[in-house]
Amino acid sequence: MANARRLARKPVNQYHHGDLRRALLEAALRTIQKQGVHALTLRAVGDELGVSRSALYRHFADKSALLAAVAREGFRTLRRELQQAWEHAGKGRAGLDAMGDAYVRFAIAQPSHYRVMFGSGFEREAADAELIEEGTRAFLTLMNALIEEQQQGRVRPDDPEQLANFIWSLVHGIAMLAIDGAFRPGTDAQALTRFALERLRTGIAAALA
Amino acid sequence: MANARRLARKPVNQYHHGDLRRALLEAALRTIQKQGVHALTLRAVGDELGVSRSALYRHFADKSALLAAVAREGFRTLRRELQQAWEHAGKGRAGLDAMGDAYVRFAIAQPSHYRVMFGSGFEREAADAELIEEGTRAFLTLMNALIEEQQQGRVRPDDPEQLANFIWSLVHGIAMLAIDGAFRPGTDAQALTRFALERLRTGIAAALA
DNA sequence: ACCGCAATGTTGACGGTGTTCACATTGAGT
DNA sequence: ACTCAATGTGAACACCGTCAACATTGCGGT
Repeated sequence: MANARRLARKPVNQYHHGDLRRALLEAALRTIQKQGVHALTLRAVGDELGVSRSALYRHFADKSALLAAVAREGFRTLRRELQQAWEHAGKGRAGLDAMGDAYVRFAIAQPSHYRVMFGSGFEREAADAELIEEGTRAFLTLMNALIEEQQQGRVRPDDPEQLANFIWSLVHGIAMLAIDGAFRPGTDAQALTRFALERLRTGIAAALA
Repeated sequence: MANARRLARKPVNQYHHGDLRRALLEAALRTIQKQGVHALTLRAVGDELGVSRSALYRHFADKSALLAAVAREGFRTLRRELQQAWEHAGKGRAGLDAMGDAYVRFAIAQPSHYRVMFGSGFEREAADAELIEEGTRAFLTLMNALIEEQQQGRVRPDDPEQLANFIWSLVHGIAMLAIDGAFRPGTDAQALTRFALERLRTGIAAALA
């Protein structure tokens, strides 16, 4: 038998699992998305895989490390979606809009996962280098797009990192407040995103008199 | 003896406390600010006040409710600081800048408290009406300032609520990312705030050619 | 083909947590 | 002075993360 990977449950009467680490990750993510971070218990994820509750400790240092890995996975797919939005929209002004929209859409589509990605749940000290690097790569996707736009003369030649921090803060703020239900009832986060991206370009000041 | 309020520890050999609810709130806030939300345990706060660990349940439905009350208190002081910044700076453009600066400063000065204010730790369903109202009042402080500026012709006559949502998202995003240590090392959150508020006014687009 | 060993999974236990329930103590109003 | 609702107590429960001792397995060297 060539393929030995078993991503689903552990077959009965089988001591070793095959790729338990990945299975744990996926099960954890599933639970988080379906029931929130607070519902994630090591015993539950173990049971779901037909595995002991402490088997996890052979693959992750502790619960924090598991959450950090889930977060890292989140940044990976977020980066891919940002990059794809940017390129699929043909870069340029439409590309930036598409990125902003994709960012907020990602957060709203998987609120619990997004929340895990930003500190809630595990200590920042436990943030392994891999997590930091993956987050940085997602950030650089935005920053590089801005640099391209600057070279095309469409964006002010400010420090691109500061510019990227600025925009990242904006979409992150919208995403977080939308997820937390902090906006007044009836607020449409997608519409707000579009509005914000437009105001972002031209500013909020009244036309010069 | 006229004044019967006892905000500090419970006097020994005294069954009733006097104002345990407020004392619990202050003790909880103290612990949160000093050691973070994760360190807040009902037993510890009880011990600190020389009171049984389950006495809390006479004043709060559960731990979530206690955190919600702490959050509510946070929104109260945040609103006051925003209002004060706005007025002390003489309103106008300087007033808006002062508000933005005060907002981020508040979050950075008391990161754990600020985090409690935004969902992390208690269920949003447990958000009593009082918490929502206090949050709304803080939001309205910003929105009313924007309306004033619109009337003075200094801010675009867009829907003020959407405008306020936009700005709130921006400062909230900066605050959250700064608190979580998500910015690249060496990033100065205050400087970023000033930059963001300036770009907010004029936009990021390059000058029209 | 065997064997030893490192890797992987299991079981039982421990301390800590939020929460509940029956009970104890008090103060305020009649 | 008496009652009763309000407030505080103590023991108990279920659950959780974590660990240490043990069981089982697959793999590399001979």
